[in-house]
Amino acid sequence: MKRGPWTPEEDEALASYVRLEGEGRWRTLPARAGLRRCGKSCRLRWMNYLRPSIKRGPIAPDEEDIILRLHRLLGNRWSLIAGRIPGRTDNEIKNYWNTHLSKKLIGQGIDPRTHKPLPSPSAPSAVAAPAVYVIPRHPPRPNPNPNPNMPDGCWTESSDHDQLIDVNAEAAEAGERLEPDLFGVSFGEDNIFSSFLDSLIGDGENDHINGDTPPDDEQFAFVWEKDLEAHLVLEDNAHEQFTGDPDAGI
DNA sequence: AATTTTTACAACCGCTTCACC
DNA sequence: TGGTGAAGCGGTTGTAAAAAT
Repeated sequence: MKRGPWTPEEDEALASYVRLEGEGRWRTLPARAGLRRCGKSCRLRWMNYLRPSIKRGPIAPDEEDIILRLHRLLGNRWSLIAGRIPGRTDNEIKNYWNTHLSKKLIGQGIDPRTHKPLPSPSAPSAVAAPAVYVIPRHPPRPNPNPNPNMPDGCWTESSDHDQLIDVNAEAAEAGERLEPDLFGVSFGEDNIFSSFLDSLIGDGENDHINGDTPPDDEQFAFVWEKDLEAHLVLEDNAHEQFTGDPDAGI
């Protein structure tokens, strides 16, 4: 069984076989394709390198922005994040995060795991953030009857984004003190994104991610897209509110 | 120019989830 | 309901290239 970097000949053998026979049955694929690799290695090579839909080249600034935002929402859920960036693989996103973005955030005094300011006695940003944040109690809910003509199709008629809460007040009730959060979001057990994340990952309906959207799930995918877009807008608004800078990046 | 160190990313490993029986 | 195999996921490692010494 061969290991290590793939040769162009192996790539060609794998790619032509998958093009002919389709993906799947990875365990038996190497024998059928005449490769001395394990099925797992073949699958990984196809998924991360050979698939025609994979985008080559450096990560663009807008892609980087999405990665940062989604990582703040989702954490190290690389496949979910990659599912939002066409042509990029979870491995690529993960590598880019570990080699570029985490260092970039640290350089900005931000903890890449929590997206909160790193503890530093001389870091004014950690104390400049307001003690009370206003965030929506509920994330946007998918509209059961989305109207494609409405740009805000993910919101229910009685929109939840007007329902605001005082995070510290709730934390005080729970007997805890929230740390100032530069971006106005908190990842507690009952945070604002919990049900939203459930909608992403909790019921197995996230198969549309990574391009697996079945045709009859298009409506769900549409709602999901709008849902996330609305969240990103909310984040921008919240961030602007805390910093006073509408153009401030993450 | 030679050597060492750092960086970037491809590939691997172990675990979990899911589907099927 | 438990067993099994396939596939997916995220953390980690290996290695080639680039940068630094």
